[in-house]
Amino acid sequence: MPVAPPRPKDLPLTALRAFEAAARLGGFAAAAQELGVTPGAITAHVKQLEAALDARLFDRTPRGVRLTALGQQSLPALTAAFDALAAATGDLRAAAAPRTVHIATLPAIAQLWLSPRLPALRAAAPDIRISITALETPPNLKRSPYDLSLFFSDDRQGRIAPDVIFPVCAPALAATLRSPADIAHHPCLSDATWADDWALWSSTLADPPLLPDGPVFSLYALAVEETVNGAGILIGHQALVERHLADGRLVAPFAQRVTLPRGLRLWSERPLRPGTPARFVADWLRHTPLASPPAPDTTP
Amino acid sequence: MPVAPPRPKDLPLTALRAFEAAARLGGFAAAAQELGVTPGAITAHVKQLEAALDARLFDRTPRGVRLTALGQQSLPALTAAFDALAAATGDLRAAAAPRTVHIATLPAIAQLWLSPRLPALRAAAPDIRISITALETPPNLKRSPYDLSLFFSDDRQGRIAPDVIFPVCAPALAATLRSPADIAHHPCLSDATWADDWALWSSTLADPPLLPDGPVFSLYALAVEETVNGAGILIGHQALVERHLADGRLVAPFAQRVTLPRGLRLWSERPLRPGTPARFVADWLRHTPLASPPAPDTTP
DNA sequence: TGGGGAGCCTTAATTTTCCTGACCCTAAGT
DNA sequence: ACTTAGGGTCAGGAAAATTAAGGCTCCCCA
Repeated sequence: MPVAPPRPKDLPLTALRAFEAAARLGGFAAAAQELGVTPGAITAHVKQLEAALDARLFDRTPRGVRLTALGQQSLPALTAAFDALAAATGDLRAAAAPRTVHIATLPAIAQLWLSPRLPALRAAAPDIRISITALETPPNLKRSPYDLSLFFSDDRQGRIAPDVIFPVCAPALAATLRSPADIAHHPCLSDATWADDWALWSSTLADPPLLPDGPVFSLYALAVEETVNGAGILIGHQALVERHLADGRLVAPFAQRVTLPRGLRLWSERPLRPGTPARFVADWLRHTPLASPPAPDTTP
Repeated sequence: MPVAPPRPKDLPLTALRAFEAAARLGGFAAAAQELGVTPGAITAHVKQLEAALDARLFDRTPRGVRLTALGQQSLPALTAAFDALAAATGDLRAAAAPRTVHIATLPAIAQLWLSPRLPALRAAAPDIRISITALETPPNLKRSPYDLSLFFSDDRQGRIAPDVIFPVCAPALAATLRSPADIAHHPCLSDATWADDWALWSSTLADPPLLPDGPVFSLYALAVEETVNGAGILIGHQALVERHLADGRLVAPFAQRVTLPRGLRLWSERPLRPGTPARFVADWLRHTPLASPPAPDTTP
C-alpha cells in the first residue's frame, strides 16, 4: 500500500502508435515501413509499452508476432483514435496550405503519366500547387498526408484507365519485325515489379514465341528510355507509354494487346468536397486527355 | 512543379499534443505543466509544428500567446482526437492491470484523510491494489492515468464532505484557552494554499480577535504534526484533522465552525461501471466512516 | 511617473533519450 | 544444408528535453 509508487506515467504516444501499427498490420516490419522507421525502433517501442503496462501485448514467435488477447481487445479503440487524430491532422494541414494538393504515386506513373499532364494542369489552375511524392507502395491514406493516391489496383473504384500491355520498341527496330516470333532475336526489357508481363502477353498468342532474357529494370521510366534508344523490345503499359506512342518515339509492332484485371486508379480517403483544390485536380486528371505533344522543332 | 518536394512528412505526434494542450489551456506554461515538461519544450514543439505547416498557429504577444484563426479552427477536432486516444489508453491500462486503482489527490488529503482509511479498505478488498499519487493541482482526468480524483472543489457533484474549518490545538494548550481572544497569545499555524482560512474563520466571530502571525507551511500534514507537538493553534480542516480529534491528540477549543463553499470531492472522468475495482473503491470511500483508531497501548 | 516584481515566452548549452545500421538468432520452406 | 523472413541486440550518432539565463510587458505602488 505504498503512498508514492513511481507516478503512473502517461503511456508514450509514439510507443502507442508503434503498437497500433504493428497490431493492425500484423508485424513489426510492416509497422516500421508505415511509420518510416526501422524495425528495431518498433521493437523498442513495443517493449517500452509492455514495460509501462507490465503486460504482454504480443506473443513472440520465431517467424513473427501474434497479438495477445489484451492486444486484440485494445486495438479497435486505439485504431479509431489514431484515425481521428490523422483526420484532424489532415484538416489542419489543409487549412494551413489551402491551395496545395499532395499526390502519392508510383515513380513510373509520376514520370510517364502524371508529368506529361502537369503543364496543362498548371495552366488550367495556376494557383494550385501540386506536390508529387513517388512511393513504391500505396500509402495508408487514412494516415498519410496525401490528398490523392494514384496507383495500379484491382479495385474498380476510381479507375481512370485499364492496364493494357503490349510490346513496344523504337521505330527503327519495329521495321525489322514481321511477327511475334521475331521477338526471339531481340532483348526483352521488363520491370522488376511487373516481372511476368511478358509471360502474360505471350501466353495469349496462338503461337507463343520463345522469349529471350533481357535487362530487368527497377525503374520503369529507365526501361522506357532505353527502349526509345533502341535497346530492345519493352512490354509496355498503355498508360505509361501513350506519350511516347503519340509523339512517335515508340511504336507498337504487333496488334495483340492484353487487358489486365488491374487498372490505373485515382482515389482519396475522404470524399472530396466540390470546390476544393484536390477535387479540381482529381476531376481534371480524370477527364482531361493527354494533350498533343508540341510539334517537333524543325526550324534551325 | 517539382516532382520531389521534400516528402511531406507526417506531423510529429508530440508536437501536435503540445499544440493542442497549449491551445486548449491558453498558454505554453499551462501546457507544460499538464504534459509534465518544461515550457521550453512546448516552445520548441509549437515552433516545429509551425515550421512543418509553414503557418503560424499562435500570435506571440509579450504577455503570452494567442491562437491564430488557423489554430482556433483546428483545435476542436484535435482535442476530440486526443480525448479519444486518452480514453483508449485508459481502457488499455485498465485491461492490463485490472485490479489496480489509481487515485490522484492532494498530499494533505493523502496523508490525513486517505491514509488512515487504507488499512480497512485493504482488508475489505485484499485483491485490489491501490496506487495513490499526490498532486498539488487536480489533473485533467480526461488525459491523466488516474481512475479517481480526490480534491477540494466547489463542485457539489461527488462531494463526500463539506470543508469545515475551526481552530485546533494540542490538549495541553487548549486547557489555557478560555475564549477566541486568547488566540492572540499563541502562534497561528496555517497552510500556504489556504492562506486566508484564519481570516475567514475569525470574521464570523462577533468580536474578531487580533490574529498573530505564525508559521506558514507548504505541507499541511507538517502543520498538523507541529500542532500536535504544541507549536501553536492550527486552523483545522475537519476532514483532515478528524483522525487526530478522534484519538485525542488534537482538540477543538472553540465551538465556532465555518463551512466553506467547497468540499471534499471524489470523482472520475467516466462513469464507473458497477463491479469494477474503481467503483468498489469509490463506493467504499464514500460510505465507510473512519474506523476508530486502535486503543492506545497501555500494557507494558 | 517611474521603478521593482511577477508572468510568460525564448534562447543557449548540457544532458538524456531515441533512432539507426550492422549483426545475430531461430524456424520454415526449398 | 541453404535460403528467406521475421525479430532481437548493441554501439554510436542524431535529436530531444532539461537547466539556467535573458528579454519583454504589465501591474502595482510609492
